[in-house]
Amino acid sequence: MGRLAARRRGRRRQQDRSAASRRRLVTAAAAEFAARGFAGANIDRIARAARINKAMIYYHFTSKAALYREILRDMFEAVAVRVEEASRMNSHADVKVRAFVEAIAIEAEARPHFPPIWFREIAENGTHLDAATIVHIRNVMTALGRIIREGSEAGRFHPVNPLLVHAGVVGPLLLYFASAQLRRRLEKAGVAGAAMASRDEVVAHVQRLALMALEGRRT
Amino acid sequence: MGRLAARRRGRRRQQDRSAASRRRLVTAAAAEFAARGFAGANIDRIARAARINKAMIYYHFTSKAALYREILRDMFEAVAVRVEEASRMNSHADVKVRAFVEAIAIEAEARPHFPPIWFREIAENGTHLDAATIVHIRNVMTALGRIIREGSEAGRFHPVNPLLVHAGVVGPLLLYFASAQLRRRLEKAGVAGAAMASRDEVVAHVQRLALMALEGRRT
DNA sequence: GTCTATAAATAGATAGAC
DNA sequence: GTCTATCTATTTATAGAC
Repeated sequence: MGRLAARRRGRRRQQDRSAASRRRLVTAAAAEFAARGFAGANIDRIARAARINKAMIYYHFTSKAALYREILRDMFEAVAVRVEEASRMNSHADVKVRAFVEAIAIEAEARPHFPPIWFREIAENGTHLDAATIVHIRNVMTALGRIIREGSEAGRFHPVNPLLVHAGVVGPLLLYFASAQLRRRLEKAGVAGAAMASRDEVVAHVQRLALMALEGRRT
Repeated sequence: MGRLAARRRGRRRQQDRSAASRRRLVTAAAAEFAARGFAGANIDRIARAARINKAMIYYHFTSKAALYREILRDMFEAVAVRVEEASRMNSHADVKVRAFVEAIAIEAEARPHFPPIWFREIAENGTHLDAATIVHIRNVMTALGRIIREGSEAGRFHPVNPLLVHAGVVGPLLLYFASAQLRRRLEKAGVAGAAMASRDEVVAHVQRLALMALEGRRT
């Protein structure tokens, strides 16, 4: 084994370490932004949580805002990918609606920072959304619209406004997942039943709501 | 008219002015906290928007946090009062469910800062909720529980978990009202239909969802 | 790539005159 | 009750050594 190969192996080890610490950075930052918001998040605290030096954050990202925007982009890309998968399944529209609900729930669990950060971004009128992120959001809405149109063309659904269906699905799910900690606190503070619903119950309930809204008789 | 009476009138005028500027302060602060969050809110900016001196904020409130907590308290008190009214109406449970949905919607419109601030507080795990506010939240949950119990004792409703009904109602409504500005932005940025739902459509949709969940056949 | 030290700006809070 | 001026702490960001 020549000296060149050894040097290459060394470089690779460094790259791995660097990539790993970058991942730790992004994970720690996501948690911090979720818990404290963009303004409340603290670069020092993120560095400490990620076990890297503060200056390294500025080596990987040009600013706190750029770091935050990358997290937003990743988040919505993941949601869009999963939702589009659901919309392209080889099954009937009602199965796709269930899968759409599951997709949101799965992402909310896989990335616990997703519900709180999305809540905050809504409250902030989307100040930090860049063009790429907006495309992901559009793809989510388009996929849902496709499912509903398909169902109503097949005579299974009423042609309900996709925005209403979206609010009826995403609203309850985000509220449930984002409020997990708060509801435990409220329960301890005497708000009976605040913590009393399982993930599966909630998903099933929301699936039922969505399907009743789409299939049920008009009132 | 004696000098004493004139002095009293003078004091009264000052009190009115003071009360008015205090109201302007709270209004401006609510808007600032809604748009930027607790950490992002800026005392100078609040003072400017309220057309009062920065030092006056600390004359009326001991700290930024105390100002924020008062806004939270007022907000939840107003919601609790309106929801309890709905739960004590002299009508059948289904009418009360509709009234519960209306109550949330009316508060969300009367206090536009309510949906974004509540979203942020959820994301922050209720860090700023004091005991009085928690009581108001409990009252909201209790009132909803009462409506559902009454309906199921009358054989009109299935005994659905109130937390599920709450999420199914409050989630969509808050999402709709909190995201109004963002949805307009998205619509302009090419997300078709993002802004396309009226207040009345949304309220009617959520009422229908809630009643179907409570009255409908089990799936 | 990694670290220490520090610049530079921002923002919550208060002292003290009127 | 109201204002100006200011103190102090926090925090983003960078310069520069290794």
